[in-house]
Amino acid sequence: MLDQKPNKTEDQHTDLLRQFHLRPTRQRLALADLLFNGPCRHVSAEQLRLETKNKGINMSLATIYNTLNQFTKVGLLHEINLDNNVTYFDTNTDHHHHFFDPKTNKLIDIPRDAISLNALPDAPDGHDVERVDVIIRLS
Amino acid sequence: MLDQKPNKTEDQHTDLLRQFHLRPTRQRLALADLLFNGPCRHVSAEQLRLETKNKGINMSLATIYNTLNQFTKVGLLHEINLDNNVTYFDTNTDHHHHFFDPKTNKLIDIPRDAISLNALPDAPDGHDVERVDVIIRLS
DNA sequence: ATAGCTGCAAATGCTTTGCAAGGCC
DNA sequence: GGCCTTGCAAAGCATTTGCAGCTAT
Repeated sequence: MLDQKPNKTEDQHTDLLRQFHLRPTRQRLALADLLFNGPCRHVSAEQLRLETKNKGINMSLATIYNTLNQFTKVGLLHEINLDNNVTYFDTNTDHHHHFFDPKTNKLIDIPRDAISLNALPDAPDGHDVERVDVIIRLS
Repeated sequence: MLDQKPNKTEDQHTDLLRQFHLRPTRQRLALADLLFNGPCRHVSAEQLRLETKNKGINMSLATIYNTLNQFTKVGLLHEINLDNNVTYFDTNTDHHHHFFDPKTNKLIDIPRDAISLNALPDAPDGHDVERVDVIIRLS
């Protein structure tokens, strides 16, 4: 009965951050709210700055970068780089693939098993395969 | 008998540039020489600046960028962006794939038919598939 | 209390642009 | 000669860093 929705998700994010040994500060909770509530997202730091600004949350761009990098380091986010030399952060950290529309710089997720990769070549010399990324560029 | 090697490749590059309506200036010929003589390469503007400098060729970094962008526009090069937000230029403009070693930022070509992509999902709404890039990240 | 965060501003690194001077046709 | 190209310096972005002040535990 005391389980009110607004507090519930906030509490969930508090727990989430604690799990990764990140203090649940106001700024981190605000970003977690924007990133991990709705469906999966692909966002840049600048986009998040606008979103926090529109919600009346005061947060410097440096803190947004620092926070996104921390989230990435602990595995809450995944980094993607495209043509325009802007870093995008993917809230879907599962192994999966992407459509990319160069006109809008938008990414669309493709589930991992929607693409079957056969006959992958062996990794060279002393290396192992860490991940395979497929990017289907649209026109 | 008059067909001396040094002049021959230079002439070839002169012709190449003319084909693409680019004037064969000293700087463009120097870059064409570095890029299109040996095996396929993946280079950044900064790498080429060092190489021209070491060869005693005087060339500003801005001109290197401008030239690489022109070469890319006409299809002599292909642009690749990786984690470090540095633009690399690939002298292999055929449809092919890459190993990527994040430690050294080095790329290794994979021939197109060394990877078989089955069951590619359809492109969304009004889009077509322009290209499929596979990046095998090494560790 | 203290270790960790944040904000600001400045610095950094890559890339592009404006403009005067030089080179190709 | 005229237009294209170059060089330099400055500007432009995205991102990181240093440090003083603030906050969570």
